[in-house]
Amino acid sequence: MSENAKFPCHDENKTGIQPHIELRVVVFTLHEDQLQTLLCPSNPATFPGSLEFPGFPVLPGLALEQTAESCLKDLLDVPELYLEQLFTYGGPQRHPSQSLISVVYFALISLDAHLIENQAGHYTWQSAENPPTLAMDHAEILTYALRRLRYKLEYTAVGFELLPETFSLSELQKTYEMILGETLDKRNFRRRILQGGIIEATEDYRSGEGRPARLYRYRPDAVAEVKTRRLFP
Amino acid sequence: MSENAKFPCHDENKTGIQPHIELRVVVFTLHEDQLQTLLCPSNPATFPGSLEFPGFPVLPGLALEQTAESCLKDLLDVPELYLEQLFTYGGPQRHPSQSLISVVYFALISLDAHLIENQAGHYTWQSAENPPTLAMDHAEILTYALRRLRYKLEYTAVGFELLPETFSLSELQKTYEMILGETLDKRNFRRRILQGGIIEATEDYRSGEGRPARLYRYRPDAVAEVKTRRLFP
DNA sequence: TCAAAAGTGTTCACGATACACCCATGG
DNA sequence: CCATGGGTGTATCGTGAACACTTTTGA
Repeated sequence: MSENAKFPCHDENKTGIQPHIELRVVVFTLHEDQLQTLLCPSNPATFPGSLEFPGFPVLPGLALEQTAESCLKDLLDVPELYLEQLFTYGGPQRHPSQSLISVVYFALISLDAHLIENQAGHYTWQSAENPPTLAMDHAEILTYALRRLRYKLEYTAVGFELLPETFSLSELQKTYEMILGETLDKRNFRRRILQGGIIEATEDYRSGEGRPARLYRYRPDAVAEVKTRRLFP
Repeated sequence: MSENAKFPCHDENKTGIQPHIELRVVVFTLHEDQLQTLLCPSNPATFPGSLEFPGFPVLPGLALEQTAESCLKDLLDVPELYLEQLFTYGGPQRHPSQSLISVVYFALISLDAHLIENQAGHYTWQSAENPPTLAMDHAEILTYALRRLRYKLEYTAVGFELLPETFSLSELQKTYEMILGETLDKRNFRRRILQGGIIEATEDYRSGEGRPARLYRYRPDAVAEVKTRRLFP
C-alpha cells in the first residue's frame, strides 16, 4: 500500500478516478401470507434472466435517505414507510464493467397499501425466503436484509410496519411467526406485546369466521421507548 | 419528485453529476486511562481550528473495508485491528463546497501497539468523551460511534480489541467501566466473562502493587459464538 | 505487619417459558 | 349446536443482580 501512504486528510482531497455510486432499496411487505420483496429485471445483456433490487441515483441536492424515500414513493403508493440504512457495498468484484458502490436501504411497507403503479420498469413482488436468481451480490444483500429484519423483530417493534393501521393480535402474531420462522405461544405473545405498551386497543372489532377480533393500533409515541428494550429475548 | 419518476433500474444507469465519495475511520484506543480517538487538522481555509477523522480515498481496485484497513495500517503500527462499517453519511449540508458522501468505519486498536508514525498529516489522539471542535458533521459521527461502541460492548466481546494480547481481569473490567461509564461488580463481571468462554487463562502472572494478577488471553475461535449471545443484558 | 490489589459463593427477585380451557360469533 | 378463531392465568425455572470477606504479594 505504498501509493496511499501519504494521503493528506484535508477536505479538498480528490482522486481522479471515482467509482459509480447508487442507492438500492430492499423493500419488504407481506402478501398472500408470504414475506415478499420488490425486484426488477436486470439488464439482460449483463445479467440475463436475473432480477435485482430497485436502484436509484444519488441526487446531490438531497440527503441519501430522503432520496431513497422519494424514489420509492414514486414507485409505490404508500403513505408511510419504515426506512433505514442497511449497509454500503463496494469493491471491485461487484460488477463486471464498473467499480460500483451501493448504499443499500431497508424498507418495510404496510400490507394494505402496496399498490404499484408499474412505472418504467417491470417491478414485481417475489418471495423473500425463496427468491429467484438475483444479479451481482444481491442474493447476499437479501440474506443480510432478512437477518436484520429478524433481528430487529426480536429486539424492537418493527413488526407493525408490515401491517395495516389497525390489526388483530392474531394477525400480528402471524406476522412475527412468518418472519421468524417459528411458532410463538399465544398467551406469552399477547402479554409481552400488551405489557410493552406498544399498541393500544381501538373500539373496533373485525368479524370473521369465529369470534370477532379486537383491533389494535400502533402507538407511534412509544417507539423510542421500545427501541431500547428487548421484546423477544 | 417528478424528475426522478422514471429511473430505469438497469445497471448501466449513470447520472451526469456524481458526488465525491471518501472513506473515514473513527479509531478508538485506550491511552492514559482514557478512551481516545485519532484526529487530524482540517483544512484551515475551510474549517479553521477544527479537527476531523482521518479520511481516505476510495480505491477502485480494492474493497472498501480493505482500503480502510490498509490506509490505517499506513498510519498506525498495529498488527491487528477490529474494523467494521459504521454508517454512510451523505447529503447537501455536509460540506460547504461539494456534495460529499462519507462511508465511515469504526476501528478499535490495542493499547500496546498504537505507535504512530506521523506521516504527512499531524494525526493526534484526542479524548473521545470530550473531543475538541470537529469539522462538518464529525461531532455527530463521533457521538454515534461512541453509542455503537457501548452497545457492542454490552452485547458482544469487543472489549478485548482495546487491550494487549494478554491482560488481567481487572484491566478488562476497567476497560469496560471506562467505556460504559459505570462501575461493574467484580464477581459478576468475572463470572460472566469466564462463563462465556471468551477468554482463557495463561500461565503467566503480572506482579504489581499487591497480589499478582493472572493474565488471560482472548480466544479468537470463540468470536462467532459470542457475537450472538448477550454478555451484559 | 500493613497496604494494595486479586480472587472467590450465595441468596433473592424478576422475567421468560410452558401449559389448557372458556368465550363469542356465523353458518 | 357446532365449528372456528378469540381470549385469558398460573406455576416453574433460569438468569441477572446484590452483596463481604479471604488471599497473596511487595514495601
